Amino acid sequence: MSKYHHGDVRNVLLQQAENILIDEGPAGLSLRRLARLTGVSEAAPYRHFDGKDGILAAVAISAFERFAEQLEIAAASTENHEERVMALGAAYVQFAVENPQHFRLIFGRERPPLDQYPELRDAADNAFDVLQRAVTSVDRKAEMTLTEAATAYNRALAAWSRAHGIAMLVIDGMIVPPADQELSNFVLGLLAEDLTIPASA
Amino acid sequence: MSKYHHGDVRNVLLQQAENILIDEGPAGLSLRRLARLTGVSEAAPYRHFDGKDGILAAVAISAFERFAEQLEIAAASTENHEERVMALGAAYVQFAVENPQHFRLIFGRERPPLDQYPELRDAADNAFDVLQRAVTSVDRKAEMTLTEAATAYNRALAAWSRAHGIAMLVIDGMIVPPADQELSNFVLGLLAEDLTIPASA
DNA sequence: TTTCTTATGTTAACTTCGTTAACATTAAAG
DNA sequence: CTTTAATGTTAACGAAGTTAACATAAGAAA
Repeated sequence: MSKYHHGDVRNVLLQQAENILIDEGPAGLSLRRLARLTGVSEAAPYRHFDGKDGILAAVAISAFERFAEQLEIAAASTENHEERVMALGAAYVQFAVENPQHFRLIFGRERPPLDQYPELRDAADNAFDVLQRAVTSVDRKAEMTLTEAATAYNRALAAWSRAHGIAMLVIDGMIVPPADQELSNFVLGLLAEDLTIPASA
Repeated sequence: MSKYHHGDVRNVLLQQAENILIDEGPAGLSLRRLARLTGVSEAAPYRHFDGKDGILAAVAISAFERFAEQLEIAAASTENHEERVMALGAAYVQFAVENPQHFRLIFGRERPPLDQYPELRDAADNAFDVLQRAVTSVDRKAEMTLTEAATAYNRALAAWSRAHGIAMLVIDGMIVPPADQELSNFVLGLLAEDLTIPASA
């Protein structure tokens, strides 16, 4: 049995790290345990990653990529602007609910600093670009004044914030989506809610 | 110099814990360091708190209380429902921006489990009750049908989600509020934004 | 092929951490 | 005054992140 150079340690570590992250979160992801589970020495991970942050960064990058994919799919699902914003919001929340630990990783405090991991920064920027493009592109053919552009940007922020808030509150258990309803319908309802005062008292 | 029973260890520990939390977050709050900074033995904190979670719970409780206070002040600032919702949202975000570590503590994953700290649960419930009452009480004198009540609840969730999303994204640095504008104005603008399609292209 | 260099792996150590046990001292209750 | 509970101490355990020192394998250079 050859102990040295099994050849795929990096990928195995990454996959195992992903598994641990999914059912225990970044807190439960200890390098030593990861090494033991992978069947490798406790210092081996340091040959492939820049310590714990390095592993978290790698996982976060792939999480950002999958996140961006889902958003792009949603953005491409319709030509109508309003529907697109709604679909994006629903996809945003759905990703968070289906991948709560990944979502927390890419938005939370245990995410390694973006300025220390350029690839991580790129992955993050890309995801948000997808969002912003899809929300702000009401009509790509129209010329926009500066004011209109600013408004579009604000609309993107507002939409993003709403979806993000719902996602966070749902995965933190502060909002419990009704069991008798599709999650996406519930989310769509919330997204469509505006806060102007209703007609009746 | 009397080393034993200096009398106020619990409060000093709490205050010091608060200080550490503010500029390093829960991750940097180590019990041993806390004890050292407080000038007490490394096991002393265990006489006053239920381990690390106990200290975090205590800090979180006071954070929830201050949070609820701010929200109540905002809720009482106007009789108009729409203005009240806006004021609440602005206060919500302002608390998060002024106390990012506390905000993260009470909403994040390092918050001790609510079901293990009843006082923490109460503090949390109280804060959210303040929110929900202020948002849903359009007109307390009017009788509401079930449907109207459900709508009111949804409106509360929508408002809460928006404010929460803005708060999170701002303190995480994903949204950078414009420097040439009051934070509250920026937030109010975002809160008022609705996502129906604009008239012009 | 043989040698040198680099990548990859191992073991062992260092520091810090949370937590608990065993013991010491003080304050308060009886 | 005596007893007891509260509050403090030191010392230890196991786990963690990280690094240094060393070992082996793979590939380039000779």
